[in-house]
Parts: sequence; C-alpha cells; structure tokens
Amino acid sequence: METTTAVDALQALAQETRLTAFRLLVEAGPEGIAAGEIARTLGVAPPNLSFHLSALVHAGLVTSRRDGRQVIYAADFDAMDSLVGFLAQNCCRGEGGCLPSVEQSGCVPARRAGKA
Amino acid sequence: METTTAVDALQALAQETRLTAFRLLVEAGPEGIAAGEIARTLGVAPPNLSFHLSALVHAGLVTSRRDGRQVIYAADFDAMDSLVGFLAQNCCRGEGGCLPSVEQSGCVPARRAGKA
DNA sequence: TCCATATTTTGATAATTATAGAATGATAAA
DNA sequence: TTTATCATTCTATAATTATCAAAATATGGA
Repeated sequence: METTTAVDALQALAQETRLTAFRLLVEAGPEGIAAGEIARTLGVAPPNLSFHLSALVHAGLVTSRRDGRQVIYAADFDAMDSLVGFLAQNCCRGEGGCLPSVEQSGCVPARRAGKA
Repeated sequence: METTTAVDALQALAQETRLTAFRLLVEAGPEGIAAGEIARTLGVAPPNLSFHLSALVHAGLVTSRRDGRQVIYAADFDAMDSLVGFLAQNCCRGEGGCLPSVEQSGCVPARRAGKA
C-alpha cells in the first residue's frame, strides 16, 4: 500500500460523521445500508451525508451499489485490512509485541483464519 | 474509546509527514527515536517536524521523553490497539469475517497472546 | 406522461491546517 | 560563563475542508 493511499483512507476516517458512518457499515457487514437509512440514523442532512459517503468511496473504504431508488453502501473489509497492516508493518523490527490486539474488538476468526 | 478520541487519532495519522513518522516509530519499537534523527530521515525541517510530532503526542499515539539534549519519541502501541479495536467494533454484528487480518502485517503474536 | 421518492451535485461561506522563517528555550561541554 | 547543539514556539500566509440551501438527476409507480 502506498503512503498516499493510506493518508487518503485515514483522512476519510478522520471526521466524526464519516467515522460514525463507517463504523455503522462495519457493524452492518457486507450487506450494507441504504444512504437514506444512514442519514436518518446519524441525524445528518442527506446532502451532507452524500458528501461524506462519497469521500469514503473515493478513499476506497466503502463500496456503493444501486438498488432501485436506493443506493446501498457497504464497508470494504479488504481495504480496512490493508490499512491496518500498513500501519503495523515491520513493527518493532519484526520482533513482535506491537500489533493491534484483535481479540479486544469482539469480532472473531472467520476472515483471519481464511487469510492466515 | 470515544468517537472524538478516535477522530483525533485518525486526524493525526492522516498526513503524510505524520504517518511516515509514526510508521517509523512503530518499526523502531518501544525504544523510540530522537526528533533530530526523525527529521533527518524524513528530510523535514525541524520546526515542521516538531509541529507534527506534537500533534501525534496530543492525539495520544506517541509519547516523548527527554534524554540529554535530545527528545525521544516512541509509538504508543496500546493507543494503536484501541484505535484498531474501535474501528472494528461489533463488526458484521458479531458474526465474524470482517476483522483486519493481522497475519499480513508480518508482525507476530507476542502482544496478542498476552492480551487474548 | 406526470408525480413522488431517493440521492447527488452545485455554489457560497466559515473554519481549520500545513508550511516557512525567525526567535526562543533547554542541555551539555569547553 | 561562553559556545554549540537540539528542539520547540511564534507569526504570517496559503490551501484545504465542512456545512447549508437550492437545484438537478435517477428510479419507480399512478
């Protein structure tokens, strides 16, 4: 992953509305949530949310697909993986001991097992 | 972790100089690196680097200690853990399958094992 | 076709942030 | 105490970004 890609992703997450929306999408999983529902849940005006969602899409953290009149947004978990991996790359000169402790997030193995 | 805390941390990382400096510190491990050496390595003017390092400290991602005339900066791995945990909290409604795959970072178990 | 719903785009404004240069503060050695 | 080194703070400037209101686009149903 390039530094500029990571900066774009972090920049996208570094805003309250966008971070909250992203976490909502992470919690929702691959099925995603419609833009309108996100706007209602967060109490944000639709044009404002649209602005922020497009920032997340542009940063590659979120995908969108149209379903009828709705546009469904979903977190891109691979992008998130890459970002976290980039942050921790070669930590402690490979001696271990500095990585995020995934266990504390409450979300377990499925994907990790697949990727190991 | 509060949303505002996470936004502050992400904001701090969302800038090329700061992100590069942080990753350098992650790689260096708990011993840290002196401000001057970071400045030389990154090719950044000392006042500019100082500005960015203080942003990282303020965000809680980095600690500093004085050693003689030098000021040594080090990554705060617990803060990084918390941030990653916050991003992935309750992912996929707890059904698993959406967490960062730590394995790809090349940094292994020591800390994870301790915290599980 | 006409209307209603869902979302995005546009344009203007207000606020935040990065950078550079000069000056200041802190520590150590001569 | 004088000097050199390392780092930070101050001041000003340039650039980016969030928000709001209004208009525009896209889809589906009457």
